[in-house]
Amino acid sequence: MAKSGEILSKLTEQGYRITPQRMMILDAIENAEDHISAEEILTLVCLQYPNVNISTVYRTLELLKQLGMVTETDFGDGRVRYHSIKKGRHHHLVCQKCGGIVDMEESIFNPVKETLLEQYGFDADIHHMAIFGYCKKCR
Amino acid sequence: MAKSGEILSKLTEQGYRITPQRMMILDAIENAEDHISAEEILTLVCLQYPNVNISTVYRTLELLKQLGMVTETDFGDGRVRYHSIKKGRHHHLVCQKCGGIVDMEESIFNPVKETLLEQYGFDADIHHMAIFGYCKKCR
DNA sequence: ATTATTGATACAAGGACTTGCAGTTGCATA
DNA sequence: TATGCAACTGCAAGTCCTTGTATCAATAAT
Ligand SMILES: [Zn+2]
Ligand SMILES: [Zn+2]
Ligand SMILES: [Zn+2]
Ligand SMILES: [Zn+2]
Repeated sequence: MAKSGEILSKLTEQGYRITPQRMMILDAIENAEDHISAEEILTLVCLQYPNVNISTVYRTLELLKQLGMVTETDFGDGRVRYHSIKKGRHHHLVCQKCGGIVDMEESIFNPVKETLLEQYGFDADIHHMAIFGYCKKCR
Repeated sequence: MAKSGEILSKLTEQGYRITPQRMMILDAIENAEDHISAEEILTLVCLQYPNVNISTVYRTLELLKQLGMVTETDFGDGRVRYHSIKKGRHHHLVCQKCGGIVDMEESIFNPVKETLLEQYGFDADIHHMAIFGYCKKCR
């Protein structure tokens, strides 16, 4: 399990700078109880330092995604949510009727990933997906 | 293979109306060469009747999605694209480096769908997905 | 130390949808 | 034909996110 320190050194290694904004944003994601939205991150960060802009949040999230530290998922409610890779890998099942969301183990896509590699030579990047459908009691 | 007539009668069956706007929008999607965006649909429709609004296009697309006549896919270029189910079911592999997009057979998710049904009782709605990753020559 | 260079930020404007609403259209019953 | 009702549309405003730009900060070169 990577520590925040590792993430920050990974930034410097690649020529990125460690700024107070980035530290606060990363902190907000890692300490979040649940999957967190950009607006929620901004609110938390602004408690510490009120002049941070939402565009900085989005740009930092883009950076953390590229570095593989954070995943982005659309649960279908009009805003995207973020999750630290440190807090475990998984996917979600989202019921289109009752709105229920349940966790799903990451290994479920292994057969698909293998097939894609064999048949298409494609290295699929399947992380923290939201699969839509109907749950047991709604279908 | 469903004809447009069937789609239109499916609308009336469920209490929806067949309006000129809806007919033109459906026509644009079904006659499109490729996966088409809302803005492109609007442009085509406005050639016939110039006063159609983009919100009508989006509302009609939402309706056609609900009826299972049209799929919506985000290829990661900032706008969502639509595809008529009449023109065949498939998924796509999108390379995050070269941007290449290749078709993929629909059956690839069958093992996942079966597992979800058995283990979670979840009826997954997996249609016209875009899977991101790296293609043979880019990885 | 001083200057150049590059990176990062805040702000504002823009793009892709979505939503609220008032007005219109089409259908049903009388 | 008139009246009521529900579906639909266009318009405008709003939301979420992205992008251009001038300014500011940190590192590198002089
Ligand atoms: Zn999750
Ligand atoms: Zn449900
Ligand atoms: Zn397709
Ligand atoms: Zn490629």
